Amino acid sequence: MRLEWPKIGSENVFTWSTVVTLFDVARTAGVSASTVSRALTRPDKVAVKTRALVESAVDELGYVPNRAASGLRGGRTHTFGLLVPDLANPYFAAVAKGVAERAREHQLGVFVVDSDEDEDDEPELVRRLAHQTDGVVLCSPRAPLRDVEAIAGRPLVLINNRIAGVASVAVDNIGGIDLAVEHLRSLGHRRIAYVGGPEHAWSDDQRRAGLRRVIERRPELEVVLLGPHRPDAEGGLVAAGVVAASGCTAAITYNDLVAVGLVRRLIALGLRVPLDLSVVSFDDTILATMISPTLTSVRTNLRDVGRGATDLLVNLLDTDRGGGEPNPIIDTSLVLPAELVVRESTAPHVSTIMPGTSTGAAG
Amino acid sequence: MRLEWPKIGSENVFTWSTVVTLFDVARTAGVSASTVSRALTRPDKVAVKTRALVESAVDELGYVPNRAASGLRGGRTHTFGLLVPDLANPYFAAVAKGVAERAREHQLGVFVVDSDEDEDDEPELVRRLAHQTDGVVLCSPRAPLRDVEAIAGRPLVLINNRIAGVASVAVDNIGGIDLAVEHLRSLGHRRIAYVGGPEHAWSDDQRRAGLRRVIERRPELEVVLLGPHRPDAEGGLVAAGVVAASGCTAAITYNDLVAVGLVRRLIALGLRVPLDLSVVSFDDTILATMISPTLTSVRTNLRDVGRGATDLLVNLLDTDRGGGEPNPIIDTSLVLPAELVVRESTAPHVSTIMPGTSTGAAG
DNA sequence: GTGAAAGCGCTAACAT
DNA sequence: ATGTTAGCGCTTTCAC
Repeated sequence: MRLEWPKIGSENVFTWSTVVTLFDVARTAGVSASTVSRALTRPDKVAVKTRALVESAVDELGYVPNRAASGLRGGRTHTFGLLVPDLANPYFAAVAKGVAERAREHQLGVFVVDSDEDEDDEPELVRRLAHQTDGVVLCSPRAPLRDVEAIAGRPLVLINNRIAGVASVAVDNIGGIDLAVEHLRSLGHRRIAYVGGPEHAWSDDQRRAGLRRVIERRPELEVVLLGPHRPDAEGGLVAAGVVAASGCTAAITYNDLVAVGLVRRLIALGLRVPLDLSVVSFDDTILATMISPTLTSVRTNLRDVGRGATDLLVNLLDTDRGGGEPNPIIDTSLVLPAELVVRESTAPHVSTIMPGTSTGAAG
Repeated sequence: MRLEWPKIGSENVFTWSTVVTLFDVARTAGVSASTVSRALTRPDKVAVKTRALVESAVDELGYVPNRAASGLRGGRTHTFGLLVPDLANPYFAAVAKGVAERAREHQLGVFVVDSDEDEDDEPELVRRLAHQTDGVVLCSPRAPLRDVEAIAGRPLVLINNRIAGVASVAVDNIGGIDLAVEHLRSLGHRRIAYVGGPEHAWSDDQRRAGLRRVIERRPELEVVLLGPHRPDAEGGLVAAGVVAASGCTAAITYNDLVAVGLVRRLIALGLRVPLDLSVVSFDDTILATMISPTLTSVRTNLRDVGRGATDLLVNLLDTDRGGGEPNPIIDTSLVLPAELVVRESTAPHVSTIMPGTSTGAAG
């Protein structure tokens, strides 16, 4: 290992002619390689003096451990994989940010793979990811069952999905639905449309289930289930006609994008939001505050979802037996709370029969 | 290596008791390890029969090469790093998607790191990234000079920045400014405000430079340079008063978010967009089509930016001498074209002096 | 508390 | 065209 200071322009720029290895550190510190390794990975197992020696050598040489080598020998790559259906989708991007953030705090590297919403590619991508990492986080998998099979028992955390025996983190869709419905109910709405998302979407299923439970509890309510619809503005545009004709005074949408499309078409149809129709969206992305009227929305801290998934994975990693022993099935399922952000798109229902009964007491 | 089929629930799930190695493949194929290695990395260097043998063994065992090991020995990790200031920012998310996409096509893994806009952390993050990858892509670096120093001559590609001797991909800000200005000019606007972004932002500098060039070419135009402003809706809100008082009939904003804030406050001030003031934004994110009026915007295909950067890096990797030799300085600088998407936020300027002269001929 | 030695899975000479 | 050998940078027994 030797340093060079070639002149580039008028600046000194240094480059390593070869990588600084643990052995180099050992030599400068005047100790053996294994001592350096210990000093770095289990500082308590080394004399304080020696540790100081090693540390200053590390600083002096600018040593950075080689993860590949450490992983090869130690069995841990200190790296995990994150698979998302679409990095450019603000929802997944927020989750990914949380994952990346927490990974950094845990000193883990994270391989990111974008499946581009292709459910058939997914299992193979997962398999490859699993083979070069210590574990994998799957965000909103499109083929969860096949993925779990492909991963062959390696540490795995699911986001926005639930499979028996697999750790997961999810948004509280049922609670979110409750919040949305109760908000609308307290505003006097009795007939509510749900503009659902795409078929087989896990969170859509959850929300429909939540709605079924709500109407059992609140017999005075009527819920009109619509969909499947595309999870974008187009989906909302398409749904608007049916919503307008449904006799509903309020609508809950699969996400912000759907709400945007819905509101736009509704207004084009001559309806006023929220005067004629109140709208509650899901996700509370940046869009919710950017459009007019601003959207009342059900939100969950998505960065926390990513962070939680990472923490769960780290737990799995710590308990992972590694070579061969089946891991204890840690079937931890974290559900992060939903909250309702009330904005301009919801207003009291002005009854056509009895004007003035808008802010009704409990039913 | 042996396989197990433990019963989980009523499903057969298989797990490897130990990882399948290249050696296992060699044994099942009845050849040596190096032959397998060759068959996999340089198929043409191996007899067709042998290759088939190896391939079927690979399939049978479900062998996946261990990148860490291959990197350790071969000097290439087949992995590179991507650093972005904020994954949750749709702009960077789009670039990241392009990078991830192209990386997959090149069969490269990508480590993603989010600097969280912290320019002081950046160089250290870059250094660490560089040490465990074959090269690094830096998207909109906040401390580009220090980053380049930290990377110590390893393969590097810059996105949205330009440093002599370093490969880069950028958006054509100057061309974008030209498009925006010429569009407004052709609509009859003569006095145009530029609502700029944050201080030291590279693309903001570029655009201001572009504006200076434009006014030399078009002496009939007046440009009012505003800012620095925050690159979000708040920035636009703050700028609105000055814009309204500036006597300008059109404004160009640093990005969509600024435009949203600007338009909102302008409307609150009693101005109509585009009737009283036309607005052109930069970036054309999803916001541009979601708000009302929809925004005329300067766009560049950001996924292509990411893809281009990845291709550039792969080129550098291929020419990288590896251990020690200084690399040939490949100072490739890719500039991706900007295009103008005309929407509702721009309209002809109705002259207060001579009504009817809105669609003027060339000056 | 520290050092010596072996070897993780793979590739790159060098033989054959 | 294929096999043999050595060793990448690190961690981990096992001695001392």
